[in-house]
Amino acid sequence: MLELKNLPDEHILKKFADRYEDADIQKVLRFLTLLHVATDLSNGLDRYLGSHALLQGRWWVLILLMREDEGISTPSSLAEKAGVSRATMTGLLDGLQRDKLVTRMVAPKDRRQTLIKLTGKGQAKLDEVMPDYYRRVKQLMAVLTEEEGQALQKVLLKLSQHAEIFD
Amino acid sequence: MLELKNLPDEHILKKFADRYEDADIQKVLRFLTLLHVATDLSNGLDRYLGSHALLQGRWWVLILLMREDEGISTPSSLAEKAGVSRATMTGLLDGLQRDKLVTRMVAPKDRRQTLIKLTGKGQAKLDEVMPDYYRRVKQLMAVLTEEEGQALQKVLLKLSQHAEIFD
DNA sequence: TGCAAATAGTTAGGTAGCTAACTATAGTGA
DNA sequence: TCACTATAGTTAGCTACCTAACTATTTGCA
Repeated sequence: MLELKNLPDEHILKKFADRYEDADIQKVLRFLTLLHVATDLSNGLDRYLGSHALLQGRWWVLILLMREDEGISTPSSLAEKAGVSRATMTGLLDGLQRDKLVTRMVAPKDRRQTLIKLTGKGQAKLDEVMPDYYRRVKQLMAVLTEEEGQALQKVLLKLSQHAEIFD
Repeated sequence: MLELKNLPDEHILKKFADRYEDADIQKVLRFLTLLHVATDLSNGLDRYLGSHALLQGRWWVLILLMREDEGISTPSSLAEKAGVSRATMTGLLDGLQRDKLVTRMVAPKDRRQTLIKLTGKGQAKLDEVMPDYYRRVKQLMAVLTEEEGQALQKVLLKLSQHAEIFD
C-alpha cells in the first residue's frame, strides 16, 4: 500500500473535483486518511519486528502456528488463515525454515501434504517479540477513549462489509 | 501488509494473554481490525485499478503529476510526495514510461535531474479511471453517517500522531 | 478397477517496496 | 581553484505479494 506522505489539501482536491464532477472531497479525504494511517501503523509495526529480524509476514506465520495445539499446521491452512496465496506461503516458510524457526515434515497420512512445526527457536522468537508488541499496542490504543475505541471498531466493521464496492 | 483473514477470536487471544501478561485483548482486536480493514480496502482499490492496467503505485504517480501545473515533476520530488524511496520511484517510472503514460527529459538547468512529464495518454488514463474511482469512494463512505465519518477522521488523526510508538 | 478431477505444494515470472552502493553533476570553502 | 561534500538518479539484491503452470498424490465415480 502506498504511504501518501502528503494527503491532498482541499485546494488540490477542488481542482480534481472541477474536472471530475463526482468527487466528494470530504469522503475522499476520509478514505485516503484511513489508508494512510493504517499504512503508517503497519510500517511502524514492521520497523519494530525488523529490529528482531522478523517482518509481518513471517511473524504472523509464527503466531498462527502458536495458536495450534502442538504448533503444527500445513502450508495450505496457513495460507488460507493468513489470507495469502499458497505460493506466497511457500516463500515465507522457506525463509522461516532457513532461520530454523519452523521445520518441514512429510505428512504420513497424505503424502501430498507437508507438516509445518514451530521449533523451540521459533517459540523463543515469539517470546522475545510478543510482550513488547502487546505493550506498544496497548500504549497506542490507549490514546483513544473507550468510547472512541468502540466507535472505531464499529465503523471499521461497517466499512469492511462494503469493500466489494470496488469489484 | 498481511491480510489476516481470520482475526483471532477472543478464546485464542486469551491463550496468548495468559502467556504474555501485557496483552489487552480489546485493544489488540481494534488495532488488528484497523490494519485488516484498510488492507481489504486497499486490495479492493488495486482490483479496480488493475482492471484499467494500473496499480496503486503507478496510479498515484499519475495523480501527483496531474497536481502540478504543466504536469511536470522530478523523480526525487515524486518519491518524497508518494512516501517511497527514490529507488522505488525509478521502478514505477520505468513501468509508466514503458506504457507511454509519462516521458523522461533531461533538465536543462541541472543535468543531474530528470524531468518527468505526464503524457496525453497518461492524462487520458486518469480521465478513464478517476470518475468511477470517485463514484465508488463516495458510495463506500456513504455507508457511514456524517457523524461517524467525522468521528473516524478524528480518531485516525489521533492514532497517526502516535505511530512512533513502535520505534 | 481405473481414469478423470481435485488437492497440496512448488516454481517461474511479474509488481512494488526496501537499503546500500554506485555514477554523474553541482555546490562550497580553504 | 580544487578537493570535499551533497544531491539526483540508477543498479543490485533482498522481502513479500500475485497468477499461471507444473508435479505428485488422493479421491471419486462410471
